Parts: sequence; C-alpha cells; structure tokens
Amino acid sequence: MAYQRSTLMQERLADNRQRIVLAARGLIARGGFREASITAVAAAAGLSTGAIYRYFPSKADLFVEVLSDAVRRECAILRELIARPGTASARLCAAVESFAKRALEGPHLAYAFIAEPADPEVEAARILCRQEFSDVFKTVLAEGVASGEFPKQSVEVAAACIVGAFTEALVRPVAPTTRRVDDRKLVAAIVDFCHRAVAGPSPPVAARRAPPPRV
Amino acid sequence: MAYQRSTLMQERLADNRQRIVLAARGLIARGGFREASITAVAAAAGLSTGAIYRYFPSKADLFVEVLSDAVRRECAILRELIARPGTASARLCAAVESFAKRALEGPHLAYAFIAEPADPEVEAARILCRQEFSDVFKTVLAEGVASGEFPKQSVEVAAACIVGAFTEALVRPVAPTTRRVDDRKLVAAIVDFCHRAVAGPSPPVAARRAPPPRV
DNA sequence: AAAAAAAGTGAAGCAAGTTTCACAAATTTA
DNA sequence: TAAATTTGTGAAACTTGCTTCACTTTTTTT
Repeated sequence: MAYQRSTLMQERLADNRQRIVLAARGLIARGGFREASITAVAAAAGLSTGAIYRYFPSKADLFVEVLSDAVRRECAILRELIARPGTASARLCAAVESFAKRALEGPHLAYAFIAEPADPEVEAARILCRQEFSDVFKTVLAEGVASGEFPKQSVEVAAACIVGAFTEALVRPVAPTTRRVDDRKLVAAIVDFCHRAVAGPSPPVAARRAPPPRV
Repeated sequence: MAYQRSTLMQERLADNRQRIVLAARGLIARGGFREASITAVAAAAGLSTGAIYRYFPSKADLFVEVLSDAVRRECAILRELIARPGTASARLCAAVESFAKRALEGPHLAYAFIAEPADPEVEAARILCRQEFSDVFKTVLAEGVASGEFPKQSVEVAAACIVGAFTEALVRPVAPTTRRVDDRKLVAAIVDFCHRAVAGPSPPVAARRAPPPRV
C-alpha cells in the first residue's frame, strides 16, 4: 500500500519548512542575501544542507518564497491602513510612517526586498512585489488627486519616489559607520518630506527659473 | 644602470591603465558589477587577465577607482550648477534635472555607484562617495532654509530622500520588463516631486490627523 | 518484527570567477 | 647585439558557495 504520512509527521515536515523560511529571513534581515548561504540557513534551521533541497528545489526558490511572504504581509498592513476612513493625507502619512517604523527594525530585510540585486529568478519575483507595493501607494495618491486634495501629478512617479525616498533615508543608516539618529525624528522627517512632496501646493514655478535677486 | 621608462613607454602604460578603467566603467554601465568580471574587463581593454594585476592589486581596487572617478566627475558638475547664481529652488531643480538626465543615459552605472551592493572594500569607498554626494545637495538645501525660501526641515534626511527618490524612479526603468515612459516627462515629474518636497509650504498638519469628513 | 518507503546527512562534485605564476615578448642598458 | 629588466600571457591553482548522491536513520506498512 502507498506510503501515507501521519499527521504528526506532516506537522514536523511543515514545521521544518517554516523553520527554513524563518532562518532565511532572519539571516537576510541580519546581513542581506550575502549572509544567507544555504549552509548558514541549514545550520540556523537545525538541518543539513541536503535537507534544504527536500523542501525547496533551489536557493532562488527559497528566496522567492521568503520575499513574497514578507511583501504579502507588508502590503496587507499598508492596504489596511490606506483603506481606513480619513483624508488622503492622513492615510498616506499613516502608511509611510508605519512602513518606515517597521523597516527600521530590520533595515537589511527591507533593503533586500526592495532593492538588493539577486538572481534573475528572484529579481523577476521582486518586480511583481514592487508592483504590488507601488500600487498600494498609487491607490491613495490617485484618490487624493481625484478629490482635489493633492495637486495634479504623476502618481506613478510619485509612488516610486516615495518608496525610493524612504529606502534611501532608512537604509543609509544600515552602514555601520553612520551613527543612528533618533528614530522618531528620522521617521517624522521622512513622513514630512513625502507629505509635502505629494500634498503640498506646488511652489511657484517662477521661483525655479527666476534669476537671483541682485543685491 | 637602473631601468628607466621612456616617455613613449610611460604613455603606453598610462594608456593601458586608462583603457582598463574605461572598459570596467563601460561594462558596469551596461550591466552592473555582475557583467564586469576580470576576464570581461581584460578582453574589453585588449589585455590578458594577468595584465590587469600589473595595474591594480585586486578587482576591488579597480572598482574603487572606477567608482570614485565617476563620483568625482558627477559631483563636480552638480557643485558647479549649485554654485551658480539663482534662487535655491532654481539651483536645486537644475541639479536634480541634470543628474536625472545623465543617469538616464547610463542607469546601470548610476545604480552601481549609488546602490548596488559590492565587496566590503568597495562598499567602504561608496560610503565616502555618498557623503560627498549628499553634501552637494545639503549645501543648497541649507541655503534655502537659511534664507527662508524653504520651510524648516531636516536637510540631512531631505538630501537622502532626494537621492533615493530619483534613484528609485530612474532605476526601476532599468528592469527590462518595464517599458520606458517618455524621458522628458519622467525627469520633469521627478524634479516636481523633489521641488515640492523641499520647497513647497507644508500642507496643514491638521489634514494629516483629522478624521474623515463624514457625509 | 521485517520489508518498503521516505527523510536526513554531509562529503564530494561542480560551476563561476579571482588570482597566481612560469614562461614569452618587448624594452632598456651597456 | 647581448644581457638585464620590465611587461604581457593564459592556463592552472584556488576560493566560494550551490547542488547532488550514496548512505544512514526514521517512519510507515504488512
């Protein structure tokens, strides 16, 4: 008769799988993809290197799962914040603040799933993730523009700029040399920047081109 | 008597060195660090792999030179634009636009020297480069704030956000799947975003926290 | 409890790319 | 031009890290 896994066994296997994913995520959070070698993941999960390949056909596949898992969670949180009642400003700021705060807790992870280059296979998965991400912000931007709360602008570009702005502003502090500024202030400054960028009335274009006031 | 290089020979050596650096830059511009293997660099420079090591002690050293060379040029251009007479707005916009336009011509290169992860040695060099970069923007931001032209803000964070915003907005289009939008419009949108972010009057904070107008 | 099947191990295989080195070619000195 | 020195070559050694596989251990079936 065909082999049949007992429930206990099924649980143990599922647990192993989960532990592998968590180990990978932890290592990526600690030091980016670089740190997350199969050997390291296996060790952290308490398994042998060979065992990993019972659960994932390749390293790239494992990373794709870690990535899409993390992005799915993150987007769900953001979508929930953005769907709440409130002005577009309020909802955008809440989303940016929430994301920034969480990213500060694991900046390497945030960086890895936003920007760190990887195998073509992982890269392909990321393009989808980024789209999902960007769409969340585009939603609220488009609503704000439609209602007249925000000035007319390219929501596509603005969404990308927002993601880039806080990636850069948050990830830079990852570099070990930079001493960390006060987190609250940092988050507040980022939120301010993004808020002004999308919601602030455009400053007079004249100022941009005008020659200097000669003294 | 001690061996003495003829002028002709000196020139040839200098030319080789130059050609190596240019070959590396070209390859990085085409496809990031990934494409720039020693073998590829050597082939592009018309030399053998071994010869590279007569000019640079290691691959990392070569990359550091390529990087700092490129950043030095770039910063010089930006500094020049920012030192011109004009309002802070005008000068900031000119700098952002100039950088964005140039980055569009070689987005991989821009990405590589702004964000692409690399050996620790290269990474260390980049931290210095980024500082130099960020400082250029900080100069004009600080002037704008001091003169009251820009609202009070963290120029440190704002400079990082600007760099991040256009990195993200420009580099995303590097992904082969994304069809390129009109370059002029893209640059204009980025300049707008950054300009509103730093120069626009802060939108009323009330809007950010207020509950939704119940219908 | 024995047989069959699956899960787990970790050392060896493999791939990709950097670095070295014995040797060849070119350049300079005498 | 011969000897000495430097520059250039490219195949081989080395490194790092993913993946495989023959074998052991565990689990399930009979």
